[in-house]
Amino acid sequence: MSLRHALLAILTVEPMTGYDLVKYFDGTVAFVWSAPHSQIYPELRRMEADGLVEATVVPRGQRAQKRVYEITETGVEELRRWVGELHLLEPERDPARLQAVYFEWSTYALIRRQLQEHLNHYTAYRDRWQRFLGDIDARQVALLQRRLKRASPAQQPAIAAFKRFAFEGEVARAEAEIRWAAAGLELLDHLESSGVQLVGESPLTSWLASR
Amino acid sequence: MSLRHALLAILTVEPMTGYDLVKYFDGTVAFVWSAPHSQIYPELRRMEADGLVEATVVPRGQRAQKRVYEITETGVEELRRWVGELHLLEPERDPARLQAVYFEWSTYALIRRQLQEHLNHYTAYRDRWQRFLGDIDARQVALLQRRLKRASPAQQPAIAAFKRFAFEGEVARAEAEIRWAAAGLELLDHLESSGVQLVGESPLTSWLASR
DNA sequence: GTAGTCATGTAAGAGGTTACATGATTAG
DNA sequence: CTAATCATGTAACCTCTTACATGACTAC
Repeated sequence: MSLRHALLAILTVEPMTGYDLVKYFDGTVAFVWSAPHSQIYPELRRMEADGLVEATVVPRGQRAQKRVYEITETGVEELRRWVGELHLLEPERDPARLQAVYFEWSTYALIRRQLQEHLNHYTAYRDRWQRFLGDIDARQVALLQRRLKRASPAQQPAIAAFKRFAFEGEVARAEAEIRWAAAGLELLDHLESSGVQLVGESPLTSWLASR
Repeated sequence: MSLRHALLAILTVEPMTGYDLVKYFDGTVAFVWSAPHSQIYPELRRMEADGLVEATVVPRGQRAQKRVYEITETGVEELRRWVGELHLLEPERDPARLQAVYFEWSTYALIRRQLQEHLNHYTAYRDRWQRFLGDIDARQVALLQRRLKRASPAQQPAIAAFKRFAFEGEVARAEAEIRWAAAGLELLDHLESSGVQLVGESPLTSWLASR
């Protein structure tokens, strides 16, 4: 139940609406944990029922209202419990890698397209994170600024350092994926120039006949 | 629906029972795609209903029976379609990284335990894959051997090369995680010796008072 | 007025986890 | 005979995706 804890963590900065939380998820948080609004609103209601947050209904203009959520003492306790909890790592389930295991069923052109897309995606991803690391160092991240303002001076270095550390992990992961895709493109060139056939290039009937 | 395609890919080697497929998933396949038997058996039934596989009921001993699944022509077509399909990369959702973003809520001891566990897990993971890469090169992998036997000589190099390539990606990912966790442990030493406090070390009341 | 933003939901369905459940076969 | 292995399911529950749905507020 990490969505719940991501929400709790953001709410330690200040009380906010579900809509605000949706925005943070669509912005920076989505790089480590993404969630659509259809998941966030019901979860906030459940968290309220469980006493982790408290909602205050606030008027908005003439007729409309909004629900501002504030983390409770129970909520902070739950966040502390979760963040100290030992999470066993989850089973791998990576469609891109699974597809790569069986690339021989595809064609050179389609594998190139796939690996190029992989490379582009992780390059954009890495660049975006790297800019974000700069923003952390310059204290230009809105949530972080407000978080630091409420913390005692002796705690401030840790707060920024762990955010940096986590996002450095994402950058490293992206770089590993970039190198992997580039190596794959080289492998393709090598195989193709060596005249190696792919199963996916030959007609289906030839494989069926070989059974 | 990658489970379905992982099953199809394994069934291109030879017809087998659900139990055999479960074993392959618990063995090597689980490193790129894991699935429990409670997911595999119903999926095979659905694939049968969709015409991707055909089951033959075979007697086993005196009274018992087993269902041997064979991939159909439609199944091979579907595998070829899927492996050539462009998969957009999925949203990130990484509990370990999310936890790291909020490590300040924990304690030095608990973070060390978490990062050490991360390091141990990925070290074991990398070692296991690295041995497996050796097995691929030596053609000592049962499924791969049988797969190669059915392929034409011009196709054999690609089949082994792509498996190697995919698992090299897993090794690279594991190594990036090992370096990340090691850097985290160093960061902790540095913060702690600099006298930096964590929010999680101080009593809950002090944080509540600061609001 | 109208477009963009603020704001909050519901619901069907896919995919995955965990637990419960059963029974035959084979090797020692 | 007994333990390990072979073999196959069901079911409740959780999480996440995708689509449908609505309406007020604000700046131009």
